[in-house]
Amino acid sequence: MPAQEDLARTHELVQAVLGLSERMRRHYAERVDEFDLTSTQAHLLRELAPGPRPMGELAGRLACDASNVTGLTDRLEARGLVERRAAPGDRRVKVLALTHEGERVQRALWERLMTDSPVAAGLDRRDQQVLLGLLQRVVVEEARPDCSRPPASA
Amino acid sequence: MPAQEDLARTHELVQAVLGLSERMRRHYAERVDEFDLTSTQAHLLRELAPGPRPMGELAGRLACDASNVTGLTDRLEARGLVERRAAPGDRRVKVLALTHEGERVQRALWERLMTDSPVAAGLDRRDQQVLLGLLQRVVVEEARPDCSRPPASA
DNA sequence: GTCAATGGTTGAGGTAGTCAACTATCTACT
DNA sequence: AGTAGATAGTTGACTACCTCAACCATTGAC
Repeated sequence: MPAQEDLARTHELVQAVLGLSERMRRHYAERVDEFDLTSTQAHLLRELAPGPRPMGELAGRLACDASNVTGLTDRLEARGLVERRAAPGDRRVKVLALTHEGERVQRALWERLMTDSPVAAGLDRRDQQVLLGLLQRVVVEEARPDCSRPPASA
Repeated sequence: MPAQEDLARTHELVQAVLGLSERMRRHYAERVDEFDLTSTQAHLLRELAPGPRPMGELAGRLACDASNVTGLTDRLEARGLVERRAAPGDRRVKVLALTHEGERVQRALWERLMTDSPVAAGLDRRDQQVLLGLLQRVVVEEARPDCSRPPASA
């Protein structure tokens, strides 16, 4: 068993992924900033794109405390991008939904993210295909239930 | 030109990368938390691994304001992981260096990050090799000058 | 020797995040 | 029905991160 070699490759691999992650994070933050949003706010909007969600569920998806979602929501609601609605059947839960404006912004932001991505440049079609296949296997592997959804290109 | 198809693939690809990034971010944050560090603090330690650096340069590498580095440094210095040193030749600049303890923590953290990575699992050797090749091409492409370095496995 | 540029710090202010305590509601059980 | 306990969200206190503007100290050039 070439354990030495394996270790070195893993090392390099993790490093490459860390590099790419950092790069994407930066890219994401910059794009999102053009819309006067923070990364977290954008993340929340994106979770809302497929449809309204109870706040508690959002806390789960963002992997953060419920109280954090409260604050996040306050700010987004103040800007009219999101609204709290009553949930039918349980008066405790508040369901978060995109407003029209919120939907518009969400869609525009996603569009913007798509146009110039560091990943798309630098690889030809064939390689993109291969990369996609590999990434999907990595990402799907032990992923949280239902956390990666299409952006509701409605 | 199959523009429609290309668009869809790019769409999926960006999504996959975003997913992986999110996943790595989470993973990174959790590991780093085991050492009572934040992601940013870990990032700074890592930049210091190859050797001492002037604070201004660090601000550049972390892509943040200089004043932010001051605060970051204050906290890390209070914990004895890092120290400010005078720079020979220019009494304005302060050079940041890992203490012995800081070096120990940095190394241990990196070791920890290596051991279980979401990327390593889920792919066999051959695929890891392919993925590495692709990622390196993506990351190297128009990367910031000198931002991705080996972790000084000294 | 003065003056502008540079490196770092300070202070104000905003977002993100946690935790503990609290309110309102729901559910289950008697 | 009535109470006890779980659950959803909010509030308040606190920390970290981050930016901007104002501010020293030093440097370098003229």
